[in-house]
Amino acid sequence: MADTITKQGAGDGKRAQAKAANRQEILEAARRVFARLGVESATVRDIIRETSLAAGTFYNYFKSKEEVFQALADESTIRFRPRLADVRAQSFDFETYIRTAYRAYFEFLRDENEPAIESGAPHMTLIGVRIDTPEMATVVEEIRADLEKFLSGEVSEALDTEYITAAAVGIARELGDYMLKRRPLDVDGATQFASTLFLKGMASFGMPRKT
Amino acid sequence: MADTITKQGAGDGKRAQAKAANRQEILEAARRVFARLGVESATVRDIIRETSLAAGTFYNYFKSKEEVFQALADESTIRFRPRLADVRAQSFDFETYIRTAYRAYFEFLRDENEPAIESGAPHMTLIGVRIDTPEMATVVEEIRADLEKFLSGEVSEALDTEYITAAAVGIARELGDYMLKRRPLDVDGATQFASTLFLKGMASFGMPRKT
Amino acid sequence: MADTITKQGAGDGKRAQAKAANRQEILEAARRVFARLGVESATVRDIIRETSLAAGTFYNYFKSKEEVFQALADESTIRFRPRLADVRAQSFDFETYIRTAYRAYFEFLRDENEPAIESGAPHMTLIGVRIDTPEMATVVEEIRADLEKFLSGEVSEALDTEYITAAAVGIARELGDYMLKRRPLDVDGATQFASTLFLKGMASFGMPRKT
Amino acid sequence: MADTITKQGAGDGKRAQAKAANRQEILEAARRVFARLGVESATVRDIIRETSLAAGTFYNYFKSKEEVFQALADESTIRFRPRLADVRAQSFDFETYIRTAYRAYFEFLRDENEPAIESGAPHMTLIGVRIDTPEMATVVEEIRADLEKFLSGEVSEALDTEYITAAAVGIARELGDYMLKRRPLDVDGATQFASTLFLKGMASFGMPRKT
DNA sequence: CATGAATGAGCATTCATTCAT
DNA sequence: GATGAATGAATGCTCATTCAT
Repeated sequence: MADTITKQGAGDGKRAQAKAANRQEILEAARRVFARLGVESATVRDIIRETSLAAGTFYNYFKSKEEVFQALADESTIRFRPRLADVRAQSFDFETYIRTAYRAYFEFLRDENEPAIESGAPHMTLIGVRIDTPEMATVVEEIRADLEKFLSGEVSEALDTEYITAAAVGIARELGDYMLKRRPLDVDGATQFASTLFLKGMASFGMPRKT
Repeated sequence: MADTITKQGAGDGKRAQAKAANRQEILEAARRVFARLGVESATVRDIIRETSLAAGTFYNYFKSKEEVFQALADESTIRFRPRLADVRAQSFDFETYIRTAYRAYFEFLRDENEPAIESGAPHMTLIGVRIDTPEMATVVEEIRADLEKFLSGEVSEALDTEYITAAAVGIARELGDYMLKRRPLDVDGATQFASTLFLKGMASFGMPRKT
Repeated sequence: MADTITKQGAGDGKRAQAKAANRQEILEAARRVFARLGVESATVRDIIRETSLAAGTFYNYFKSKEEVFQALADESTIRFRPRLADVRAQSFDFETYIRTAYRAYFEFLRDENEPAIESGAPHMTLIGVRIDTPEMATVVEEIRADLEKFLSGEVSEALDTEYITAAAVGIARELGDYMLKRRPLDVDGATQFASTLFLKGMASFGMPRKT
Repeated sequence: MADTITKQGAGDGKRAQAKAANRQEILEAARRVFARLGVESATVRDIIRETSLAAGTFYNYFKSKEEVFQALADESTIRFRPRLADVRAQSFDFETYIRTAYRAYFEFLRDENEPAIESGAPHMTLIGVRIDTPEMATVVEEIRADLEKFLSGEVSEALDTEYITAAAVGIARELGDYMLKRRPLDVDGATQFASTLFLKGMASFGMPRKT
């Protein structure tokens, strides 16, 4: 109740509030539409149709579908990056980093998709991080850099950190997607499984020797 | 009558041949177009423009762009499945299965994308297997079944084969995509890395004890 | 009767005929629309609305409104240029050139606008030559060249042929527009008046001495 | 209250002044925009964008783009009419009238376009008089009346003053447009040429006998 | 069957205009 | 009066699809 956002401002006073609400409405509609149709197939009209707004209004807020997508992706990334920073801050060895990073990612996935899941989303939403997003790519790059730091000097020359990153990311992605399809959402299990598999696998390459 | 003009004018006489040729021409054009523009952005027009055929002709062979895509995906799957069958036939233990399966997949990826790569494709093509395809999903399912067979009785009750499959597939996908971007195409390296990582990782769960 | 052009080809046989008919239909509609709204204000949709064709069909024939306009202008110019060539061929002195050129222009205007006039056009049509058209500009340029040829050596150095051309063209345009508004269409009167005024006026500059 | 903030903040107190200033700002913006884009292509948005005013404010002053254009045209006419009145006042014979009228027109053209020319306008501006404006039509009508007065009784019955007016106006328009394209702006030359041509031309019809 | 022109729905986008603030 | 966001009609254009030839 206290939380409904009316468009014309029930009386709390501001024009700006309506603007923010509209922007939010568009973003949320876009989130749903992208989930349903995919970013490519979605049209601006699909999005506005999902809102209470008029066609032209969209363009008061975004220049194109891509811009909304970007905004959405940025939002996600912005929400994820501090978590990753925390992970980094509290991880002084490879194992800890991996475990907390996986946990951070799976929790993030859960949190991002919670609304969609509770509102009985179709079957799979997978909003939140879409790893192909340019902004998200930088996150992957951060992770790669982190891994490199941990692995430098440790790892036999033959290994390249890009393969390692790819493996880590692949596991996270696929397992994450899978986790989202099951009820109840088992963050602990996914974290446990991913971490152990990856760490033990890596151990076979002669690392990580705890420092 | 006997002399109807076939498309290729080869004069070998069969009407059916012309039909097959047309179908093939469309499929190949689609492959190129999908590689260039992505499946979503490509239009039927883009495809027919790439052939020597008329617009209407397309609809004698396919009902929509999606159907062509499906056909293309099926083709891929059809080409991949026998390889997987071979793998299965010659693998009597878990380790062998994993190693040969990964190799089969990376080789398949290389083979499928070779033409595109040689013709200097934009940057990433990734035709061939697109894991999200329904048909491809059945391949993944086959793999899951294979893994289950190997793991049955082996694995501590806590593990679930779906997580394991997800991890295996995630590694394959991400590593495969990555491998395709590098020159020279390093099938051996990818195979080696993926297999070892996965196998050692799995070993940590108390398996696979060679039987 | 013998002259009706049916779209689906009543039986006279050709697909090509329908195409030509459609193109013609668009051109004629455009002519009307341009006359009614002006080239700038007219929209592609205004034009197709005036035809029996569908929206998309327009683009099978023209890429844009401008292209139709160009086609229309070219048509006019193409029809006018041979007349001007005749004038040139049969005029060996300045006076003859001026008289026959003015006549040619006014006759051309009458012929171009005859259909519109007979069909009870709004009030002023003025299709036909729109002097600002790029193609028409080249006609003006031809005239300037013709005048220059006649005037070379004749005219006192102070005069510049561009002023002269401008005056000749201004008289033609304004008088022509005016002539079109009156009934009956008085080609003779306009020719007589324009020629005499211009020639006597020019005489004051010390030419043209008949050679 | 007495201290309402005026737009210019000049503080001189009059509300009316702010209004007039706004109106003026719109008019000047429109003048620029029309010069840049042409009247047809210009949009109300283009105009307000050029001012410091808000979109809605436009409609407090004008109902549409056309109305602004009209106002602009009227302004021009209003500025031109007194000049024409002067011409009339000091011309007691046909020749003087023609010469001073042409001069007045060419000077007017120069004065109106001076700002645009100095600010390095695209290539042709031709603001000021656009002869098709309804208001301008009345100016032409005045001229016609003037001519008629001078010609009454003078001219052989066969001539009609409308042809004569058309010729005079045609010369003025075309020559004026042309003059504006040349640097330096040669008002004298244009006046001289137009007057002489027209007067000598008219003389051929048996007039004007100086009275 | 192949052809390719016609169709009309659909899309992105712009714009004039209104109206709550 | 000024403001500027919202509106929705209109526009140029593309596309999948149909169908007469």
